[in-house]
Amino acid sequence: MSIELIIREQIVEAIEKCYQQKIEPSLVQLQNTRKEFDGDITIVVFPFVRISKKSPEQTASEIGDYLQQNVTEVSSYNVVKGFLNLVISADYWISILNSVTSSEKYGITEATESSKLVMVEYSSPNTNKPLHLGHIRNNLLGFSLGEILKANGNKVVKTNIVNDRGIHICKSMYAWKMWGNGQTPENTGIKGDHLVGKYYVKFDQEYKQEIATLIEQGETKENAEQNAPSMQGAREMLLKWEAKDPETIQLWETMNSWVYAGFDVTYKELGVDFDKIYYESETYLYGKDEVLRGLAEGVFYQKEDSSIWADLTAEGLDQKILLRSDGTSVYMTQDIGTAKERYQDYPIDKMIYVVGNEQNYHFQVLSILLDKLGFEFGKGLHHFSYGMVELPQGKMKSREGTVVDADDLVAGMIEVSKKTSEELGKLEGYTPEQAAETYRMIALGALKYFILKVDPKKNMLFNPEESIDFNGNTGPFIQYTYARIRSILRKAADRKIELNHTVVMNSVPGTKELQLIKLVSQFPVAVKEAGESYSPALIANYVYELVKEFNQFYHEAPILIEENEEIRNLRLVIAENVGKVIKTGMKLLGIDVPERM
RNA sequence: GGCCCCGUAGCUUAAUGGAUAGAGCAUCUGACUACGGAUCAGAAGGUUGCAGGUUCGACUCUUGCCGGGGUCACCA
Repeated sequence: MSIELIIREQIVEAIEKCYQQKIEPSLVQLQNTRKEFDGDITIVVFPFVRISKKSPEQTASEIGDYLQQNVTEVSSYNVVKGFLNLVISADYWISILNSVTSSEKYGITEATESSKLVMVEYSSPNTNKPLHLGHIRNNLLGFSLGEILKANGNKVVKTNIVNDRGIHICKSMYAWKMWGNGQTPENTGIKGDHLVGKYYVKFDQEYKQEIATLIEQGETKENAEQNAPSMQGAREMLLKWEAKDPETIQLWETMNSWVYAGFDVTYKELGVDFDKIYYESETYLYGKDEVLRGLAEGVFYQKEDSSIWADLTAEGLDQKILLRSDGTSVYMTQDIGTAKERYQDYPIDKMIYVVGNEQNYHFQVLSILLDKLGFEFGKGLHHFSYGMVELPQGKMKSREGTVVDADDLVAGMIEVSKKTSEELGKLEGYTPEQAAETYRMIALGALKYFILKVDPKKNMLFNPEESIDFNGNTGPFIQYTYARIRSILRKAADRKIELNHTVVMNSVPGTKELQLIKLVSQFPVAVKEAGESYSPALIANYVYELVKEFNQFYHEAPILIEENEEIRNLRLVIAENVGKVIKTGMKLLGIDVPERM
């Protein structure tokens, strides 16, 4: 049983003994004692004052007395205003350290047969352009969320729905057909997704030109937009695609295959993956039956032009179209169908959509509609909503080419990390491949940590002029600390210092040592809270705090040259466990840590 | 206009309703002939957008306002 649980129970008893009242254990507020005060665990006694009918100080003292006498782990206490600070015995912390050492997968709860199955949908790219920084945020959040949920004992299916059809796809197809001159990734050496993206931009440029020309010729803006030849061409292409015209399908498959090859490279670079991929071209017709069923059951209604709608005014929302007057599906229809499909494919207990906050309304409506259609999971689906990544000049727009390209960004950061690393020259003896792998690890560590440490709900500003930092509260700072710990442990082995992993102390450990053990002991709590609140940032903050504390300790206390063997052994075992937690924690963010850097 | 999200130091940000709002960057000062200076110690920097309310206690909950973003398509 954890010390927190014991104390909670004992406080309930203390209050019963001292004040003859039974209280709920949830009334007991435990927190970590702030650094500036003495003690390890703090109890807020204000809630008990009403029961004790005594001053906060006196109440705290009485409870403190009881705990000191009845809980062996509590070695002493002090009272500051309404706060009861408990000092936990060093013996207890040493026993915790030993249990961490012997725990194979510390902080991780493995899934079992009966574990809940969570499906996480993320990434969900369009196949008409390469991935940019906004997609990176999505991919990193989705992947990390999946890892965190796994670490909390869930079965996780990571899924990706690829938007591989529609007018936007036809735009790049049309542009390539018109102006592509037979360019391919092979004959140009351009990465497939970038090549296709080039034609998506080309389309927009030509389209705008045509509109301008038409307006000059006296057309209205609206007419010009409708009648521009390239737009008509793209629309025609979409019709042909839907009619399964062989030539169009052939072009579509070819260009999509270029994009997929490109995406695979980017996904691999980012270290994200999927268990199941859905393609919109296969699922886009799915929801129609459900909508028709809803109409038959009177959940939806039909207008005179035979379009089908949902009335959500009772929920405080608007009318929502579900089938167009020509009988074709809209986005919402597809999502209804896809949701049903997924629940048929997997025994899903929880569905999480990692999608930008611009779609908050969409998912609010989706949840209500599924519920209205009688799907039990409707109410329970969760939209993991995150903010946009903006540039100093505003929103990123692929069409206009004002984006921070994912591949370029990563490549640029690898350059920086390579340069820094070469200056420091710590990688002597590494093969070029090992060194390159380390540069990559650091660059991605910087990028991933930069994005994941921020509250997902917030919009974030990215200034390409100011490159992402490698010092301070950053991924490389954490990686550096890990490398440093590994270095110490290597040297210890070199010097034939044998670690005694079952620490026994005859003297009292220093406060920094105890502080580190305490922090290490809180890792499982951080993992649990991150899982409950779906928050990678919580893990990032925890690891940062641990690392900062370790670096302070490192500067204050000699480890290898410490003459007292007992203390040296303690410090080495702590270092080893801190390293273990850093590695596990960073893994939950999708960040690898190097042996050297 | 309705609804949703955000507003903390110059910048990026942290804080289950709890103690003196905690960090990093940038600025200034210091620390490598001890284990890795991508580090550490220190200085300076805050009316937590504004005004009320609830509470023993509010960055946190609540009401109103101000500022920023999103959304309210027979686009996805």
